[in-house]
Amino acid sequence: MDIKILFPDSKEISFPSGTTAAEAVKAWSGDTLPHWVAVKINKQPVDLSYPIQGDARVEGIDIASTEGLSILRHSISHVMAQAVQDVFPGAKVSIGPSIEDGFYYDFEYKEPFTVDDFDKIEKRMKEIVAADNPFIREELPRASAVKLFEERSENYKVELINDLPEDIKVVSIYKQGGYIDLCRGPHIPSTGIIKAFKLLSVAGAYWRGNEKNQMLQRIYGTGFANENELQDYLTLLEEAKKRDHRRLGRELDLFQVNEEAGAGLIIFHPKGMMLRYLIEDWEKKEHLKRGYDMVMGPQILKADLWKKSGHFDHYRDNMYFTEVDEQDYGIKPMNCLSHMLIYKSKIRSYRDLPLRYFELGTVHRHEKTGVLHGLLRVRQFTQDDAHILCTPEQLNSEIIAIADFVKYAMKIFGFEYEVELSTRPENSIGSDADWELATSALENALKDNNISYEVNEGDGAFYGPKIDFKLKDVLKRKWQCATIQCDFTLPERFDLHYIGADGEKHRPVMLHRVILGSIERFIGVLIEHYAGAFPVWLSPTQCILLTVTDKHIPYAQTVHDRLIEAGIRSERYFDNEKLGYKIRQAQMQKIPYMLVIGDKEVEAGTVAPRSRDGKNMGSIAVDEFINMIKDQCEKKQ
RNA sequence: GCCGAUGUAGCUCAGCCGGUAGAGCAACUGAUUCGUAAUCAGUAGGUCACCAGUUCGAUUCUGGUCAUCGGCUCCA
Repeated sequence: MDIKILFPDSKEISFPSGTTAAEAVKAWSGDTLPHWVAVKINKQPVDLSYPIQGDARVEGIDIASTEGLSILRHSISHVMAQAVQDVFPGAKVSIGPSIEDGFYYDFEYKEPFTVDDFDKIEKRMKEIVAADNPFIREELPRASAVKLFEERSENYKVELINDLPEDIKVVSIYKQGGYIDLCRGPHIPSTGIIKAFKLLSVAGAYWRGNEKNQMLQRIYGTGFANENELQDYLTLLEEAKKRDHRRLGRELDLFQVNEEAGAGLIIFHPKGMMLRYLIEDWEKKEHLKRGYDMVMGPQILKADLWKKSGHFDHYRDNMYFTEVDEQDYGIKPMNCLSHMLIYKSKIRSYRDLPLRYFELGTVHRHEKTGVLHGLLRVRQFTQDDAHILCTPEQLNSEIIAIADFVKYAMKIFGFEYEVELSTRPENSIGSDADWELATSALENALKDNNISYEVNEGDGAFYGPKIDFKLKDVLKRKWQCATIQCDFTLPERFDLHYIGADGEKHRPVMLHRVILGSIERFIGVLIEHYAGAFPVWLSPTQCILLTVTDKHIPYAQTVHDRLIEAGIRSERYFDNEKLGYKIRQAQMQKIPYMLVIGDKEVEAGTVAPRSRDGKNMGSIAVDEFINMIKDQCEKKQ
């Protein structure tokens, strides 16, 4: 019986049923296979060796496409698993998927792998690639598959099969050379297709991502269609390292983390603090424009209050406690409690709502040692925090206003971001009805605003669901900055109310929200985002005066005085060095403008600005320069 | 917290099989007074993360602690 196959160019060809995808594609393309690593049969990705049984539409998966690369990398992970088992007999395999930019495979082995083992593993992988072994797919009944992997002592694979839903009766395995893996596929036709790969790092990873389980050893690697692309990627990684905020923080003298002071505690140097001041100053003004009131609570509050709020029961492990006059106090990990007390300080009318309390609140959280990371994950940080107390009717418009605020702020700094909706976690307080109400309030606001988002099941705060806005760091790790959390529970626990138009008491709803999130984290991401070359309005130093020789110092000093007087962040560099050297130093400090002062400038009473992108602006009047800087600050450039 | 790696001058790194340490850059001093990404010379700088142990002797070997890095779990 013949089947009809429709190809991408709309050509339709008949083949005998059971013709493989590869044969069909060859017949269509004229004996040579295009750069396809697999195909889609009726939208379903399958191997090139797949026998086509009925009428079908065939599309190619090019090795250069996202999907193709992902298949290639997944196949490389199998080759790596084979190599690891060849080099380290007894190593057990578990899972090995492709991921963004590469792949990994998790193993159990009696000895730890180190990067020094990579040479041996890569060498063996190259042999496997050279052998050009085909990837052979086989399907077998569950029971046989279990038996197969039991015989091979692959207990992780057995566990995976046993945990499959009951209606799955047949599983697929892939063989290449002597290696067998449980796998859905598809794979590249044979190992010889692999042209460029590299093992990158080794790390521990819990089996199935659960910290109660056995820790396995994960080897990360990457692969590309050709050597050039691999080299480009490795170069990119090197470049990314140069943007790392921890490195730039030191080079630009912004901050330090000091072992003597303690882990996860940031010490801001003058330039880092200036950057922080500029951000905070901008933010305060933006909040006042949007109807927020600035407030401030204490750093420690009695433990009983934390018990009342539920933090003691649900957040204690992350809190620090202290004792004052034989009374227990909790150091605040969040700013909400004081804000609740401010609300409660008098009777509120529905006419007062919404109330928006804003605080640059410094909080302490006990983070596990292994998670600390530069400015991005610390133990003390300051949130641009606000709590909005409003009527249920006001909820939607308040959420939308916050989402707009976030959008505006991100645009000022030029950030792209992803949005996630996080729902009720296991360890939480409040009624099902309230959670449902809160979650749908957030979800509706997103939908009303046409904001695309992903749902993050069970990732909400213990008191309410949240909308998270995530920024990416230079190594593509995502960090939550802005968040909006909807809370029906704390107003309940603190018995907040307002008098409605009907003269009755009603319960307000509370929104917790941050725009930049943690100022520390935001600065960390910001440093990487700008690669340390901050726009003029944020640069701790906006310009630096470079004298050509010592005799230009007196005039340069008068220029400096004028700039400082005008509110420009100017620095002097009057050292006895050649101009070229000073320019190089200023360039490495990424200062937006270097002002060269030589004979010409002294004579004409001007400055000669050179921007950090190398443009020479010639001699201009000092006032002209001042106005230019002010204009750029105004425009947030 | 877990797995692995690492910790030597301000920074980047050398330092073999145990005999108390070096380079480049930065810093400081002097000379030079110079026009758009590195002038020359000299000087100084280290409880080799910390604490034990083995040893005649430990930066080196062993154990512990602390910190950092890459992940995992967790999270702003």
